[in-house]
Amino acid sequence: MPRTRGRAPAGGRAGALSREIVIDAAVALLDEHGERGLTFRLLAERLNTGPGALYWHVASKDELVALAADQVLGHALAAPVPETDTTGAAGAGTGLRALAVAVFDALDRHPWAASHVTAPATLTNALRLLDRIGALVVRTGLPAGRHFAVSTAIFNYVTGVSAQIIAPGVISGGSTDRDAFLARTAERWERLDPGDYPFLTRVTADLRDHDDRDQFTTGLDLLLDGLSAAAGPRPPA
Amino acid sequence: MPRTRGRAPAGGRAGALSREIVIDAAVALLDEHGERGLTFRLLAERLNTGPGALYWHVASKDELVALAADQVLGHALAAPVPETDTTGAAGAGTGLRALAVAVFDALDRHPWAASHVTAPATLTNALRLLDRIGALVVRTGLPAGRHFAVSTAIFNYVTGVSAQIIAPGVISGGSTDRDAFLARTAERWERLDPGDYPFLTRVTADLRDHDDRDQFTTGLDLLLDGLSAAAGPRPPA
DNA sequence: ACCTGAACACCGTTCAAGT
DNA sequence: ACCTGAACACCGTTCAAGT
Repeated sequence: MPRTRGRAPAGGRAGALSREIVIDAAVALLDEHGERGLTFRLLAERLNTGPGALYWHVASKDELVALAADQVLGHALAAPVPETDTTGAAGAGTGLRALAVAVFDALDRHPWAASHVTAPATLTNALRLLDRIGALVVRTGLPAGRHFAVSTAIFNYVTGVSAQIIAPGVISGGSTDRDAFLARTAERWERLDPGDYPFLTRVTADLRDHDDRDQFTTGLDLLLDGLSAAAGPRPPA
Repeated sequence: MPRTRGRAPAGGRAGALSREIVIDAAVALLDEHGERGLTFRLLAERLNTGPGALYWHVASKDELVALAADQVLGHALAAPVPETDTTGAAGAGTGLRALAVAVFDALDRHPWAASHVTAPATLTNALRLLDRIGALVVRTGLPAGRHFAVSTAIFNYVTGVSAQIIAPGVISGGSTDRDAFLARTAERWERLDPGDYPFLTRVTADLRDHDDRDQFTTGLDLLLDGLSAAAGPRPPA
């Protein structure tokens, strides 16, 4: 893990490399071509150097992709926290929801990243995300003994379900690709035997029309409802 | 997609290939060496053939891994459904929980598989899983307009969170690896600045001691609690 | 300390040729 | 219809050598 001293020497072309520069370039390449399109040779070419040079800044391609994904997570955490009276137990719930949605949106803009945010958190921004979730869960009034389990559950939901929802369009984004994929899948469901798949054959229209973001919040709200019930079991008026 | 006619010719050695044989061998190899250890050359060698032969049965490595993962999912669905008075709304909840846990356990035994069960479902057993979830959600008494969204939310939780929890030990299983990984991560958390990470630095012991399966059920129960609250909003006695 | 670039040890995939 | 096996077009990674 090299430190980066001063500035890059001069203009843009043949500047000194640094860990950040390599990661930034990787994110750009990942956005353009997806995970398979990221190649050390191509990345080196972009940075006017050879493949070997990159290995002084990152240990492997796995590490580089993980670092790039963590940088994307950072986008979500950098967004200003909406300060809507976020005090007390109720505020904790809305804070958790806003944070979760911000993460989903950030990952949605960089589909390759979602599946590389790992649990338990080890990289800077993943750590910060879990810590922020934890701080909100504490405010919820839940017994201390459950803080870790519940915070991790929310972290796992956010990262795991985002990865699940965002994944398929991996190869070169565009909502058109996604729509086409859903339409194709819906057709597949329509051709199934209603005897074997009584439920699926009845909901093909829902699949075709559904919105990914709504899908994410549906489960999230269920989970947060369960949480608020556990935190303060007073029935709704 | 070739059909498979009669039996394999004779003993074991140089039998005819079939799609199932290729997938079975892939699962075995995946269990032994993980996703990176699965190679068409190695797989072909095991099957006493050349790499090219495999391409008559599967279109690509991606397809093969997806098919192998779907076969693992099948293990979970083949398990006998515990018929514990599973009628009515309450029964639906316990049925969903049992199904979800069965899937988690199956994936836990084949860690490479978890991240390859995709949403929306396209392969046989993933389709069956979602259909089963859907049938249980219907019994929940939820309005029909929400059946699809809620069923998918549960499917996404089960597959996405399982992938998130199971993933790290990818390279050659063994709970020892997993424990060592958790211990190493806990140490990392301990070295963090409590000023920057007030929550994480307080829960390192929980990370070290936690059980993956409990972690899975914690979020699952939260979600199912939210579901039962939405289905029949009568407060607990 | 940091970069170069050739070389190593692989990959997935294709395809003419066989049976 | 199904299999063979050589060949193509790549990969990630290493490392002696440079500055």
